[in-house]
Amino acid sequence: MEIFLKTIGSINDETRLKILNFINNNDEVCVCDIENAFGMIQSRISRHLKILKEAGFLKVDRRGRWAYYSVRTPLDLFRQSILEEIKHLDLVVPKLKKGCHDVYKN
Amino acid sequence: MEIFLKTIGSINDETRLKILNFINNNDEVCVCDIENAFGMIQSRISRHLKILKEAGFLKVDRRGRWAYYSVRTPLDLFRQSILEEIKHLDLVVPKLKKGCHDVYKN
DNA sequence: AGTATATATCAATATATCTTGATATATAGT
DNA sequence: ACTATATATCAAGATATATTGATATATACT
Repeated sequence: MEIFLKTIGSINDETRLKILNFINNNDEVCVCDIENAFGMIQSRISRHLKILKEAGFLKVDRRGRWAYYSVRTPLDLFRQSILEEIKHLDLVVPKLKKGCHDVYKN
Repeated sequence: MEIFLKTIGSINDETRLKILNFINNNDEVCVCDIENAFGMIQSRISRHLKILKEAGFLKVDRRGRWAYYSVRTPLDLFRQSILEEIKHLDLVVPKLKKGCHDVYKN
């Protein structure tokens, strides 16, 4: 129950829906990628990422000073259906700008 | 988008999850059935029902002075998967008490 | 060790949502 | 017409969530 409400609460915010789609579109991104693409301050992005991670949608991989976020795999059917639904929403999701200085990027 | 957030927002509340399960369990109920079963004041129930209706989960059928709520049919796949998920949550949903005086009940 | 960069967390404020009690509306029975 | 019952809506206060700016932590480079 608690995890269900956490999951639902995490997608009850337009910014987080866009972040989810952005990560879905770009496989793996670091926080500064999102910061750059969205033009939002870092603390805001960081907080949203934490919420999405704790809701079971994202995983983090820390390499060097960077934290790389991607969609968690395997993902249960319910979260998959949510991601699918979100993908087809009419959301304005920015393009990835290669503005970060990270060295581990593929 | 707007309707998506309305849908998600509608299930982001434990009381509404219980109400959804309650209606699912009992096919068609009037507001006072929910009021009786849940022991909550009428205005609260009424407001939650409105939110669930506007989110596309419920329909109302007015017969006499009573408003009968039931799950809307046909229901799209996304809302179906949500109802299915909610059904399996560990929620304490009260039993229907035949306390209403309605005459149209089946 | 000292500095710079990336990310996370905290405290304060702003905004949205929930609950309650009061009131409005609508139907039915007398 | 009057009264009772069922439901909906509104306004006020309570609670939760989002945003911002400041600070903390951790890694890397010199």
